Amino acid sequence: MDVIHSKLDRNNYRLTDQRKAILDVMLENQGSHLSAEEVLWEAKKKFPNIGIATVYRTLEKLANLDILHKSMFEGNKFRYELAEDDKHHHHHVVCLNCGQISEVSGDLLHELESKLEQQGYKIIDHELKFYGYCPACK
Amino acid sequence: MDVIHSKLDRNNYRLTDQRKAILDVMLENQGSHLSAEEVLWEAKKKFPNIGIATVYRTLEKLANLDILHKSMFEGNKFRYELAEDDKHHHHHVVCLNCGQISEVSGDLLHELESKLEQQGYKIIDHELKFYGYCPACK
DNA sequence: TATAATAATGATAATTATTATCATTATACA
DNA sequence: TGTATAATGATAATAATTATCATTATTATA
Repeated sequence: MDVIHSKLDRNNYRLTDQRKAILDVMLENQGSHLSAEEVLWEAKKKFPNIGIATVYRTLEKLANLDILHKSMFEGNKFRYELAEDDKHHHHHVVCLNCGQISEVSGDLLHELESKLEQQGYKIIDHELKFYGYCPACK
Repeated sequence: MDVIHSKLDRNNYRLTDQRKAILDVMLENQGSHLSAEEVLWEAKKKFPNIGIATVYRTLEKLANLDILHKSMFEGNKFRYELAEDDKHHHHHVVCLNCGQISEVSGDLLHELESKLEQQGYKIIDHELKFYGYCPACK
């Protein structure tokens, strides 16, 4: 939480009540992947007349600061989750049937895959993306 | 190409001129990731009054048959590329600066990462998703 | 402290990608 | 040939996200 505060400070972002409400929602829902609308309804419990625009703006800002991680699994909408400190790895298992998203950790692709199968998953496919800069842009 | 035809036959999909145009576009653009709109404009060169709805319907069908791979990198829109035969692995490098998407092949996460760095990339982040069925649904 | 400059907000309009609808056309098949 | 069905194109509808803008809150400064 201190890390978050200092990141906000460093970037001259005011910690308004609305932003505090959104951060609290994310902190209370570690591990789950919330859509902007879901965040809105949860945040409304803490700050009833918060607007959807503020939610979008705040989520975007927090994602840019690596406080949140933004990803898309299905359904044409982005989902946000609290990023683990300094971890830039996001390994997920998405169930094609129920849509449940679980976290995975580990290093080797096949090692991971067989570990998951040992845990009872049936792996059909996987997707790996690297983000960075290409030689021309670096 | 025969593989594609037999897949379509097997599922009772007619190979109309419009679908042929779309498939040709995808075959001519192997390795690049086209949005539905980009496919539309390319397909119009071959079949001028093809409609956007047909493009969306066809891309969706072809993706369901694993003829195309559907993915999203940024910009809130899906992109499609020809799937390599029976390969269910999609490794991409997305340049955060120019948006260029390149293919990667290999097995080990860190091995890949260091190989990419050797090739001149600067890797900031990566994302790995497994698709399958969880123990409860399997 | 008073005031000016700036940041943040909420309401809502605008945009954009995608999906649904529906009348028309093309195709397969009896 | 006639009939059932599939596919299409135009376009309306939907849904997520972004932009606009007047208002409010906060900070900096005189």
